[in-house]
This record gives sequence, structure tokens and C-alpha cells, in this order.
Amino acid sequence: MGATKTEHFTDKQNEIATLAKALGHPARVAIIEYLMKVNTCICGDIVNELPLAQPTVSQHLKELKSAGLIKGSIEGNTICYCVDLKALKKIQNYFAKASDKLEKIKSTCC
Amino acid sequence: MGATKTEHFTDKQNEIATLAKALGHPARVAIIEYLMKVNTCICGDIVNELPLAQPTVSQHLKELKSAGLIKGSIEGNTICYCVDLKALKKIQNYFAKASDKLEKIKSTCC
DNA sequence: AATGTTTATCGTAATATTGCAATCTGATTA
DNA sequence: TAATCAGATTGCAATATTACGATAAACATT
Repeated sequence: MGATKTEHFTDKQNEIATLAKALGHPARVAIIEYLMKVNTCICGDIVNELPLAQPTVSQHLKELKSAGLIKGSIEGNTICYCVDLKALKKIQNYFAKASDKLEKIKSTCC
Repeated sequence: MGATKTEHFTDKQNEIATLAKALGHPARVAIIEYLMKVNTCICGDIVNELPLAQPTVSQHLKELKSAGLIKGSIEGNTICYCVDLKALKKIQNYFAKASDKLEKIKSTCC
């Protein structure tokens, strides 16, 4: 089949999966890291930073955007992209809770 | 082409992408959550918890295992699976740092 | 030994992802 | 207005993922 059966899972599970999936490619991790490195939203320039052709980068940006991880606003000729703090915090919070919970449990068997 | 160009990215970027990718499917998020809920490593039982056929679940478990997110040890007839705290902490730490950094920056434009 | 239970693997079909050349669109500039 | 530039979109080929039936492998039970 090849199509994920999202309807069988909770909204939260699907949400986390969507965010994680968006970061499930090194190019997209690199984009996020670059946007954070430059310290402000950056207009243009992203394509030159990556070892991929312009249409490929454009597609990765689109995926990050549709997952809500980045925002883009048109600035004349170029487009300004920056990381959406809210989305990042959502992931961060999820894993912080999970990590804490697991640490408390200290499972004895594995 | 369809094959990720991992060689162009750093080891760290590839590592995060691999972990994120493993969690980029709601069934695998559900598996992790279930393993945490039951509070100890669980032998068997995982297939019954998920709305997917047994071979599909087995495949998802394999992916989580090869990404290092879970560990499995043979226990007689069944297999005990549990979340690998180290891997979870790796993700947690990465996003905590990223989130902190972004929060300090407080980008002014988007 | 035969049967049942649990999990893995194989094979296959449907669909998704990755990557890029070519092209298009909209804004800027000459 | 024409040339230019930044990005997006289209179309396509290669590969990966998702899902499951059938089957196999390993152990347990009878």
C-alpha cells in the first residue's frame, strides 16, 4: 500500500510524527540549523548554503513550512525564512516529558 | 532520484535525521508511548496494541531498533522490547539546546 | 513427535520521497 | 519595455516506505 494509516492513531501521535518526519532528512536538519545560526530570519541565501539544487531546496523548505517548523514571509524579491519557536518547543516539550518519565521509571530488565 | 544524499551532511545532522525519521510515523510514536506506559520492557503484546497486522508491526519495531530507539532481548518464546533512554536523551538534548538558543535570540522579523 | 505461539522474513502492490532539469511567475533593475 | 533575479512549480526517473498475506524459524506445550 504505502500510505500511512493516520486515522488509527491519536491527533497527538500524528502531530509528533509529522514534526519528526519533517526533521527526518539531513538537509532539513541542516536548514533548521542554518536558520538558527544566522540568528535572524534570512532572506535568500539558503540555496547557496546547501549542496543541493535549487528546486530540491525549495521542496525541502516547503515541507518544513507545511509541517509548521518554519515560517516564510515575502520581502520584495526574496523570501524571509525563520524557525517557528512554537513548533520547536512542542517537540522539545514532548521529548523532555518522555525523557523525564523514562528516567524515573529506570526499567530494570533491559 | 529518491536516495538521500547523506554524504553531504555532517554526522550529527545525519544522526538527528535518522532518529527523527524513525519517529516520523504515528505507529512508531505509538509503540514508543506504549513501551513507556507499561513501565517496563514488555514481552509480546505489542501487536495487539496496534491497529496494524503483525508483519507491519514487526517491521516498525525493526526500524525503531535499527535507529537505536529501542532495544530488544529474547526471552524464551517472546521478545522483550524497551525504549533506549540514551537515544531518547540524545533527541531531548538536541531540541532542548535548539529551543533555548532560539528563545534567547528572540528573532525580531517573523 | 505433533501442535500451538510468537516473532521474523519474503514477496509484492500501492504510494511517497528525493532529486533535478526545464519552465514559470512575480518583483527588480537597466 | 526588456533583461534579470529569486523562488516556486511541473514533470519525470530512481529509490524508499508502508502494508500485508504467506511462510518460515524458534521455542513451548501437550
